[in-house]
Amino acid sequence: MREIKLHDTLSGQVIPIVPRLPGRVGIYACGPTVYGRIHIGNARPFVVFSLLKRFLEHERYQVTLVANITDINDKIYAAAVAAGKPSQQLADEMASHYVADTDRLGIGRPDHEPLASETIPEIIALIEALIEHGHAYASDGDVYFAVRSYERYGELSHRRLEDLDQGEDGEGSHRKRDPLDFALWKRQKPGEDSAWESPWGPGRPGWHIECSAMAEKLLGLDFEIHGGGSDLAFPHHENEAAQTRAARGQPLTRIWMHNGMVRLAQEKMSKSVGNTLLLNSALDAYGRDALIAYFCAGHYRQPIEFNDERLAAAAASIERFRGVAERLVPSPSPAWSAALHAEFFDALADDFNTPRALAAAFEWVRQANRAGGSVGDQDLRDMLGVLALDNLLETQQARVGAEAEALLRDREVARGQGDWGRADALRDELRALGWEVRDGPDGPRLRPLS
RNA sequence: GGCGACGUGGGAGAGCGGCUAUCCAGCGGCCUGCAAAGCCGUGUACACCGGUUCGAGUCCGGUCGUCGCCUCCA
Repeated sequence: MREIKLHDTLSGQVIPIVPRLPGRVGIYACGPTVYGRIHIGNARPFVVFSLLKRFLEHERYQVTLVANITDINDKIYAAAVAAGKPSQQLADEMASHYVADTDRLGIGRPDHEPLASETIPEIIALIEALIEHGHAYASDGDVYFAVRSYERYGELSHRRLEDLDQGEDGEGSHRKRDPLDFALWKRQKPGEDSAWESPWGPGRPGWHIECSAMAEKLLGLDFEIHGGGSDLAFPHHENEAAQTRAARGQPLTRIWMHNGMVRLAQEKMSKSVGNTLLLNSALDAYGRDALIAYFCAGHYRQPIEFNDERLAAAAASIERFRGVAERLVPSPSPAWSAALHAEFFDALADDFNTPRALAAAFEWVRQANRAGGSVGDQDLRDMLGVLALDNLLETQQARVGAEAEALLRDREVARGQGDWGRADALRDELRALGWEVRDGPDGPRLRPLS
């Protein structure tokens, strides 16, 4: 169990994970709002935090990963109206799509995936605590957090109140005492087809409060890691941090971990910009192996550009793992492997540096190829397993059809006779059937073209 | 305008004050009937200008550029 460090947005530093209970780590990662199918940008935090969990478990930590699903939201109401169906039905459908789409990644599921709609009692209790402590006030059916009552507001996203734009808000602003205040509870408005009873009348929770409530419910306070996209740092996470600390007198979390944005055509991929590519489509187009390799090719905090070239490069790079598979045998790895194995996990322990870790894995492949003969797979399998890429090492026992077998036999005959023209023609035919011929010292082998 | 991040060889992408990252592509070689795969070798890379230092992509200051947040957003 090595010391693991992560970048913390609050302190701006890379700091060690210090569990409340030895060996246990709780992670809360903000998930999507389900008013449409998720895109690649939404998939990044899912991948980052799922793989982080796998790594922590590899290091023998007992991990609880919570990734919420926001199923109550203005955009859901709007999308439901457009789709002509009840908002909860739309949210249910999209939540199912979200689970199915992310399942296709094959990197495991979070331990808990709470819904806002299931957490209403806890949300109301938290709001009541805020009102009691003088950090929130009810106003004509709404409840707002009084930002100026909380002296630490802005500390997470490193901004001062006076630096915030305070332009005129939309509707409801006249119910706020201060333009900076944000809604904890919103009264039901005409056209909204769902509402929950509360001490302030029928309505629904604001966006930020649900995460404070769900995180506390499932992980307690002052838990180890809270994550999400960097675009959530302000105002979402700032507000979460403020709510919990103002209500409970304890920090929400110990480390704030933010992943960089996925970009499309030099611009942040987002539903509001409209430049999205659905995860589902990307999985169809490139496959989960390439997609995971793509995400791991860059450090999680850096922005990454999404395009065909990058995905093709990711797909090409993992061919090296497939290529070494046939010389692997199930047994401990040679002595030279130890240093690379250690470097791989040291890299992950150092702010989850997946590109550095991958470099060690590639170096391992080179050493194995250089060594020649059979090589014990244990260490490489251990490394790739953490990234959920160990499947690349399964030798593809794709069934060679009788037709291909015959062609290969004919080609060997032709080669034996020195009839290179015919041999090459047969190789082309095999290629047309989807097989690549590789002549080796033990005779020819067929590999499926990928 | 405010706050922050980043700018590395043809492309991607790590990196530490002094040592070959790695992947894709190119070039040369080995191997091969020819290929493929693999291996070996190869590219005066660190936006620009100053400064600190015996020595700086690696620290400090400035300039330019890109991006993110400041409103819903992973």
